[in-house]
Amino acid sequence: MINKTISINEINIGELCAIKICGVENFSVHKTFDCGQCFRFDEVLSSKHECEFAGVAHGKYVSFAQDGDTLYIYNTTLDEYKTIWESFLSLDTDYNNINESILSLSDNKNLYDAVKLSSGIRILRQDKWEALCSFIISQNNNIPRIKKLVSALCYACDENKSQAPKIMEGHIADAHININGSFSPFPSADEVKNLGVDGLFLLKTGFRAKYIYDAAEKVADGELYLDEIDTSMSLEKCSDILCKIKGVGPKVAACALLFGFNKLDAFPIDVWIKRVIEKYFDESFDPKDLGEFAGVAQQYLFYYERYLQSKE
DNA sequence: TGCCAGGGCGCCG
DNA sequence: CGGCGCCATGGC
Repeated sequence: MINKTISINEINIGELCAIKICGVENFSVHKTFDCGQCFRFDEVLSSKHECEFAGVAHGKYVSFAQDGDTLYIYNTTLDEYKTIWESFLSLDTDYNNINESILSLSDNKNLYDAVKLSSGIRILRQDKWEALCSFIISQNNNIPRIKKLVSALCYACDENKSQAPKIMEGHIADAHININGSFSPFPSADEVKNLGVDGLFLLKTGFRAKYIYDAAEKVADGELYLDEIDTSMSLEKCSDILCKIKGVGPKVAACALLFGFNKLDAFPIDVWIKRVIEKYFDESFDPKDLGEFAGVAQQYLFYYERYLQSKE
């Protein structure tokens, strides 16, 4: 349930459009786009706003800026907000309720601190194929390099297409602009398949090339139909389906499900979360104990641990 | 420079 | 089944 004091207005700037949303609660642009869940957004250095991140999602170039509890979205319209960005940002979801649910199920002090520090993160509802493909690329890799590889993949598939720029000056993250001065949408499974294993290897994806190809092939050929995976299915069932892809194991599947399929109980365990579990929880720790929003808790803990590390 | 990274596969006991 | 070496590459 959205706070009733929220208000949304369109702002016309030249031929492009932006919207302004006042009274946004429990939402931080910086934390949401800096917590490692998506790889196609970068901070825009701007004197206009306290914080701004721009990039590509759902086939569009967009910029999210924030001053206090006011959110600005550049390069969009009110209509597009209702059909795309409200759901992308999970602004239709009550995160106070989620936080209370997580904390009601555990009295762990570090989890409490993590919720306090990380609150404001929203689990993005990214495109299913993009999330799956991106997290295959992520394996045994670091976030800066994952972003480079994902960009390289987008550019490689976009070389022969003409994309209307439609990018608002002053709200652009250079890292996501291609050689034509425009942006490249995330490629379809079919386009990725067409690169071939060799083409993917040339992008420096290394041993992941054959994994990316297998996923692209299964999706492009209809052997794997991503839309058949929905939130009504059990986590185990969803995970089993994705794990049929070569190179997809429990962790990559959990990330794809959490960030691309809105499965908020998916709990990815990477090297950071392994350390978190060892340091803050006992032997009997089970993600299921954190309930239906365990994945949100996982993201809080991930952000929390990396934050503490960065302060050392 | 070496260690590490949002892991998973294949093989071995 | 559980453990372990290996896989490409480059960030720090």
